[in-house]
Amino acid sequence: MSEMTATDMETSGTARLTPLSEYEGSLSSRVYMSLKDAILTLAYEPGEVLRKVEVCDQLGISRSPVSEAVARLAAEGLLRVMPQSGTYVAQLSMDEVREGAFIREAFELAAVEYVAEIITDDQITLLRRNLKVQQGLVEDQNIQGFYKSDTALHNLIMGFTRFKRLASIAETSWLHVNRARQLVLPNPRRVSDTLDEHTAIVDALAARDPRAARSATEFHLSQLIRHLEAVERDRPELFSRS
Amino acid sequence: MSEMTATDMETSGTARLTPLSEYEGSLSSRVYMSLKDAILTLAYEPGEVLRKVEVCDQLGISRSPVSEAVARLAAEGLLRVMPQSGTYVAQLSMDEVREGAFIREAFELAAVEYVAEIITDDQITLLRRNLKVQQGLVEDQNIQGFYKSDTALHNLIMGFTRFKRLASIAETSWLHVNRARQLVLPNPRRVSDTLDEHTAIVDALAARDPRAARSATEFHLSQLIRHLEAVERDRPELFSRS
DNA sequence: ATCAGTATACTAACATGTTACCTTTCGCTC
DNA sequence: GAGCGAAAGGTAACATGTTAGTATACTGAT
Repeated sequence: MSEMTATDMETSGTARLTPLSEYEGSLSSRVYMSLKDAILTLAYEPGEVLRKVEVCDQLGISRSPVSEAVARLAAEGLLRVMPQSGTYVAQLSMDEVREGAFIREAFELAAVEYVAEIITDDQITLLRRNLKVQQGLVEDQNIQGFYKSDTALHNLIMGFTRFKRLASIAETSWLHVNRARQLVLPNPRRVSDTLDEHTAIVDALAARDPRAARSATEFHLSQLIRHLEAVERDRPELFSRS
Repeated sequence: MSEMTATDMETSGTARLTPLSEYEGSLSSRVYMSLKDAILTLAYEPGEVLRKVEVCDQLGISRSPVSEAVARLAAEGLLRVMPQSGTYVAQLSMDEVREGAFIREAFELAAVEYVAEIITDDQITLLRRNLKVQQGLVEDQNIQGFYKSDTALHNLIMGFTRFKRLASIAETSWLHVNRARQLVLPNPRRVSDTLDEHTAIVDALAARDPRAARSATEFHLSQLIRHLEAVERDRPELFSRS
């Protein structure tokens, strides 16, 4: 078998983790965020082994905070821990993606229906402002920015429920969908369609019409899922067989 | 101030945790389950400090598995960790209860609607069998058993979605609701009404009618929430002010 | 008595040492 | 050469030692 040179070993393990100084909070939560970013951007490849000691060395810390971070990521399904054996980066799984989408849909439909009944004028203004930003980003073809603004819109609506845990669970469920989404080229047509769908949702909320808000959201998410299933068809090799 | 005798200190800390031998799995997950049971049954009182070392001593283990269990419980909102200071059992909070109910409702409605479309004859048989058991328990006035069977029915339906995470998130969200429910006396009338509501849900699923299943579930959960709000009215002192 | 400052005791967070289990490999047998 | 079993290496899990931050109790001055 081919042997690794010392140089290979050094380079292969470096610079994949964002330095902890970029984040704030306790050591273990910073490790968590750094690892999570690396996994979601596919800097750690699906299926790859995760060596705790390597992470410790690279970050210059001990095993305790790394273990805690790993435990959290395993609970979210981004890592798979084999007891007494090893830790692996989770494979992409269309099952996980579908489940994430299902949960997200359940939350978002319930949230939007509820929010339509309690939304304030100020909150409607916030939504319209977000849409304006999105419009600008579409015109500038700034797709990266558009995704961010997209996420912000959904979080805004979730936040209006004033439920604290809701948004965080939705985000966790959505992780697997987003990781898969890294693999598809952004499509300008889809982006502008998305803006239209967002506008429809906001209009329904502004009209304080729960049923319209629900069906607009339903349509929006169905388009998204249709899109993701296309990814599975195009790149089946990236997913673990179910 | 009144001083505690040595005897007081000993007895106050004992026998509140179920021995780890009752559970299986890794040490830390057994600690997690033992602590969780104690919190949910209110053996650990809301607001009380949780002394890790006390837990370690009582279970005869070291701090590592306890710390991991505490972290998980804190993530679920059953414990509150004050960094470098102390860990406290979470107060009952009607906000948490409402959020838990909201999430549960979102999940259950989505699940039941989905399951109505894919349910098999075997699965319908399982549901009917569960109903039969419930009927027997109602007749025997076995309310404890009825609650268990109730939970089993909901889990059964969740399981039919074949989504793995769904049931576990729903259960976690439901924890706060259940903890509050410990405080209300079981009402025989409500129990038999519940059975009727369950029957309506199962009938709708058996008829493979998503909309009927949805509205039957909606009604069932609305009754439950109405009931919980009555608890808040009757025993407001048990909840942390929002 | 009240308040400021300080010392102390306690805790979670972090570091490090140890154990037990799993996996793979290597040598032995047939 | 194929199949099996022992042994070694590597890992997560667990135990224990250390650090640093927080809250409380104490001291002394006003």
